[in-house]
Amino acid sequence: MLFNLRHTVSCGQIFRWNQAGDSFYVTAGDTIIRAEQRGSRTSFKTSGPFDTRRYFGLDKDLGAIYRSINRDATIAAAIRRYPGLRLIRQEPWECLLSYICSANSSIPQIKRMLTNLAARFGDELWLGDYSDFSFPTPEQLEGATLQQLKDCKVGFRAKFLLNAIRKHDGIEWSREGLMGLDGVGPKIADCVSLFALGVTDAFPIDVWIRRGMEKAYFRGRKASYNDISNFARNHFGKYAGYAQEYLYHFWRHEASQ
DNA sequence: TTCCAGGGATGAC
DNA sequence: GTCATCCATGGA
Repeated sequence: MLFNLRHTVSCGQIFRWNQAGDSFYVTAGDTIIRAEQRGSRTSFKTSGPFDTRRYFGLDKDLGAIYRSINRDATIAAAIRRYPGLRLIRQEPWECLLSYICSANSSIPQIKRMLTNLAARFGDELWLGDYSDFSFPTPEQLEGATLQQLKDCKVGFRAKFLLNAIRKHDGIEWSREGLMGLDGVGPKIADCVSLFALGVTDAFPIDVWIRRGMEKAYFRGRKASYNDISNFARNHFGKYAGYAQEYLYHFWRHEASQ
């Protein structure tokens, strides 16, 4: 099984995780997952019923995906650096709110926002001596006030979260539907499409991907979101979203390696 | 002090 | 359609 736990957990697609020695603790929805990998052996323990195979995307044929996206030297280098990185299948609600929080922020700060929201509105969870809080459901957030959300240090995103909470029953879970929500533009809609809705050719373009794509594929010229997006889907094909994750991880850590 | 971070809304052309 | 500015927050 081609699977690298560390690459998959740490590549930036999820925020609510911690490393303790050889163990990775991930909190997804109302479940804590403890995962350990030695060589090619991976073990999971969860705080409740949970489909780890589906969550970590282990049902996907990663070799076939590599053959599909491996179209040039740049993506080949990224795959070579992070073999076994898989796309995680997130729950749409948690994914949407997480990426609303991601707007114009940094990963450590997004982690803090989500930790604060979970501690304020979620339930306490335990796995062994490790504890965390569940990601709050729409029902748990229903009575939240703007000030309570702001107290979670989400900044200007508080009104966007409140709006999503208020109309959660009417959310249409498609790219266009999500973009109809206040605070959700093409990038966040693409993130939710890729990480939660199974749209494997969604290609979220953040600052790192934009810089890298313009340099590698647009001769250093500025390109619009749609230009990059269209190029990526044509160039990488139906699994362009996997290419995006490898390139994101690759370019974000390029300077420090 | 200023710039930046897994962006998006708004308003001016 | 493109572009500048603003938005909270905290690290560098």
